[in-house]
Amino acid sequence: MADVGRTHDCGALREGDIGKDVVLLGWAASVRDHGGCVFINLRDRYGLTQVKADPAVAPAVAAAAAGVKTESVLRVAGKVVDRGTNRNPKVPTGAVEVEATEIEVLNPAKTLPFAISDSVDVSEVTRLTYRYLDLRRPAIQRNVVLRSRVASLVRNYMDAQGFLEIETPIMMKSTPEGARDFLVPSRVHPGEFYALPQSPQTFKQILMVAGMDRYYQIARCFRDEDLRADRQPEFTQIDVEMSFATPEAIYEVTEGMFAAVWKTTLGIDLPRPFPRMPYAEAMEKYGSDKPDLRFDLPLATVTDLLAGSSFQVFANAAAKGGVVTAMRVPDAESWSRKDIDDLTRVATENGAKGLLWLKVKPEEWQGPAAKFLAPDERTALAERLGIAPGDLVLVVADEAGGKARQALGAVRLKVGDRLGLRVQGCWAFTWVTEFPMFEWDDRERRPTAVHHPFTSPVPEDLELLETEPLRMRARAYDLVLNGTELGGGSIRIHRRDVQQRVFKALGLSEESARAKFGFLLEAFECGAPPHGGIAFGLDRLVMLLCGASSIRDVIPFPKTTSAQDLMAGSPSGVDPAQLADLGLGIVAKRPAE
RNA sequence: GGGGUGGUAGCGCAACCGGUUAGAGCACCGGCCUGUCACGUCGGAGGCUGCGGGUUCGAGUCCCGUCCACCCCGCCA
Repeated sequence: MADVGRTHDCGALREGDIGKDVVLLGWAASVRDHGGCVFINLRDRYGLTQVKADPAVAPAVAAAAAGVKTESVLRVAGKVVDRGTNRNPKVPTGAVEVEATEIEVLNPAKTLPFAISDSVDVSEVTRLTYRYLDLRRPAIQRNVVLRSRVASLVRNYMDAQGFLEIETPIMMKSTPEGARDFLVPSRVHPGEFYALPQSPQTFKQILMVAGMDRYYQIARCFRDEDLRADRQPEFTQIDVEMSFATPEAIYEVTEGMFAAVWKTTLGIDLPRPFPRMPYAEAMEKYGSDKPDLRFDLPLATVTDLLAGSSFQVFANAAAKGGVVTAMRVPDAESWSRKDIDDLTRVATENGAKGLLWLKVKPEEWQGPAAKFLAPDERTALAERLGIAPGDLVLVVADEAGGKARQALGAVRLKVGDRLGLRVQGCWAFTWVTEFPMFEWDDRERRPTAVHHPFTSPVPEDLELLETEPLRMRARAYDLVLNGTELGGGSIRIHRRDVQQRVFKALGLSEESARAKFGFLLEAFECGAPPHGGIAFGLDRLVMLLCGASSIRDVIPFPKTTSAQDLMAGSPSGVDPAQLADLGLGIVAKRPAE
């Protein structure tokens, strides 16, 4: 039987298989030697099956089994037998075991750096250094499987909707705007570079001009910026573009896609259509363009109520065109000094000068600002915020209104954590719409695109382009889930004259625009259909689906926060001859190792 | 670039106010054990306390620097 391959995987055998001769291949997850009988749990991606080596049946096999080291790869041949009264209800195959007649060690494992188990805590350094071991853990394998299923569902859905999956270049042209590019030197053209795509944006627009009508791609994207729990330098987007698209058409298509994914992977029917919220409302009520709507507790603007306050912090913010924003936390007047200090830290980390608080006791209000609040101010505050006895009221004031709201928005999330309101298994989707077209960049001293430079303005705002660009609204939209930006898109500009005016507003000279995007501008003069699209972060999507706290847990081979691959050891120095071929020399302070 | 948390045995951790020979668990090695299922049990081995300096009679512990990991801000059209 030595030449017989695998007859079943390690998760397959059930009561109905009793009596069959089988061959299993897998890893020895545990070896339990009782001095006579030896039990081995054989594991593969599909499950776990217990193998028994009984000296009364096959003494040599039992002896061999006793010497098997954990995580060795085994070939086990034997008969499926009933476990009788010794069944293990914790595993699907627990009714049966394989009584081994042969055990062959295909490859012995040395003692591993850590145990392959979901219950053993291992530091991320160790996990990433030995990623092939980490990926053996059932919990991580589930994530990999889920990711594969989601990608497959997306392809099936998009295909059914008439979209074409079209590849775009990985080596493309470096463009201004947006994130720092990863550059690839050209050997054929020394001193010149390709750039890895931050997204396939221009190419998918070109595909619309080419008449492809409906495009999608599960596309790898690269951005050379600092990392976070939900940001990696290379990540995967579900990239979509449609000709003759309206925002409604794009909402329809993508809501259908998410509904299909949720239905198939979680068995959940997502209510549709997803709610929508203008950007301005999101900022005012949640202090964020990606509000977590799993819980309410909104912020309220109270600048007008406190403009005449004797408390200078409020009066100053109001006088200088800023904002006073407040939120109530029900039944929280008993929160400790430390609780409030924690919230204050969050506020200051997010740009606030401080966090003011009021404890609403039945007989009085307490807190650093309480004594400055006139009776009518209290009444007005209580009315606008819906204050009830027992509430904790949190207030941030700042001359820069956006800063105040952003800071209190961050505090709101912390409060949600503290109250246990940011629960898994609750899916609060929302579209955020009517984004501004531009925002002011202090460093560059010019407007920059909030979405990207190809985004169409709301038509009636176009006339503001040369006069008050910062007041323009864009035909852009983000999809937000539980406070995470899952993706965003826009209706694009499809006319050369409009695109050139937008470039100009962004401070891009005509010749520079031609040098960087000449091909796109010319394409727009050759019969470009109106078009629009959207792109979703596949990593974040899968992260949320499987309840992971970092996208590193859903990317098979992620990088650390310093953008290194601990397993492979990248980035690394290269041979001087390689540099010479490329016409490159190293001038950095830290030479190649 | 900035702020925070951490780095001690193969692994995850402990070590009080700076004070004996840096501990226990898991893993590992050896013995015993025929129904375990993260088997049990008896014994053993295992340490440059991230790295470099400093303070001190004495440093895992205090100070300075540095490296690494993670979280956050900036940044991420």
